[in-house]
Amino acid sequence: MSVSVGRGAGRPRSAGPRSAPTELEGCVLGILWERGPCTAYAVRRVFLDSPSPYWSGSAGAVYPLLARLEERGLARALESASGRRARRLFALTTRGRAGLARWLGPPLPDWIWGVPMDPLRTRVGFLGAIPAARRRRFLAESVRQVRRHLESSRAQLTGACAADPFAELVVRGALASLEARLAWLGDAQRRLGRRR
Amino acid sequence: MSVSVGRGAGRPRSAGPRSAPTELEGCVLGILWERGPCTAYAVRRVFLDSPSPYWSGSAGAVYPLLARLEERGLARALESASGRRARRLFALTTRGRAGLARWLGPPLPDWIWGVPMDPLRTRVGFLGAIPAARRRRFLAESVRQVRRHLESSRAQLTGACAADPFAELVVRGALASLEARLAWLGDAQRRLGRRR
DNA sequence: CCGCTCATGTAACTGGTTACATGATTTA
DNA sequence: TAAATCATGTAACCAGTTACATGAGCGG
Repeated sequence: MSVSVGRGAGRPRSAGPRSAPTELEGCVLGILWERGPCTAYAVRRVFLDSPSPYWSGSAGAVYPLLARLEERGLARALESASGRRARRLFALTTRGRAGLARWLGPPLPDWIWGVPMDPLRTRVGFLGAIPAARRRRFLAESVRQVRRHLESSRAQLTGACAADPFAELVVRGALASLEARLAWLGDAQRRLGRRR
Repeated sequence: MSVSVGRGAGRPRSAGPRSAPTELEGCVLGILWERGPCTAYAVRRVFLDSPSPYWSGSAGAVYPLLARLEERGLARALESASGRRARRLFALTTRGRAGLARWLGPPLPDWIWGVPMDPLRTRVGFLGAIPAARRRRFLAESVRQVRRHLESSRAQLTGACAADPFAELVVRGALASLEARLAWLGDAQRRLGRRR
């Protein structure tokens, strides 16, 4: 039964100031850089308002994260009073700037360049488990929904982001990935036989 | 200081047998379906051998997950002896089959259809934080690395997967997403000015 | 006999999540 | 003045991760 006699294990991992930032941390460094000093709440708002669902912008993620950045010396908190009310503005330090640049790379770990994860693609691999009719429903519904997201991304492109060329590129990237997905779904429909 | 008087919170979430499976759980259900009864180690191998980096196939993930599936009645363990050695073969139950079908959808939660997360794209949004020369290096390196992954995916396509049309579609999907990324990176290079 | 793969786990930790509590300020 | 938003957190939980421990069976 594998009694595990010894004193147990667990990785050290240490979270030392030298360890590479997570994706969310890098992202927050970027936000601090482009917005300048702002409150944790403002950082949350960026995620809350963005249509991307990868991060919720939950307080439970953002507040501890900012505290982490502070104790690693990547950000510092300026106690600022707006009116009577105290607010903590987080600003990027020089080390924070450097950390952002390092996170941006190169060099970058290899998984960054690899095929991004796609929940739709994973599912298609197991489509053999459901009858052909349901398979067709799956693909048809996917086409419809992806198309819907595509349209809302296109609306974003024509919007405000034309100001910042990098923000525009991000939207274009999202667009490109959705278009590729749509084309691939169409291909799947043809290959699996749209009718019958 | 927000003392949080009450008896604390935390979501119930409950992990009841009715709750939707995670992506990894759905994936494992799929593996159990397509391979038939197999050991936890065999399930791990699938992730270990696959080039996708989203899941490590670590024992610490797979063994508890299979135990979870078992206690939810989605899989059952067959005690089997190969030679003198005892092995636990996990097999999909009828409920497991149904769970797989439900995970495959439709219906599916909306985030499934949305823009998949891309660590490269996130970084491009903050490329303004580094000097133009480094920006070009970033893009050139990205093109090189993505191209490399593209080639290895193409090699996979010509390989064994031609047997299963769904596995082939998965590879084609990966290919499509890498090609779209590459084209987008080229576009980025043009827009940001390849030279100067 | 050595080392490799097969095989089964466990322990510590981590970076997220939801859900709550609290209160000031602004706006309808 | 009621409701929304701004603002700051905490507690419980969860599904992963790395790293270890253990041992059978097999090919050289």
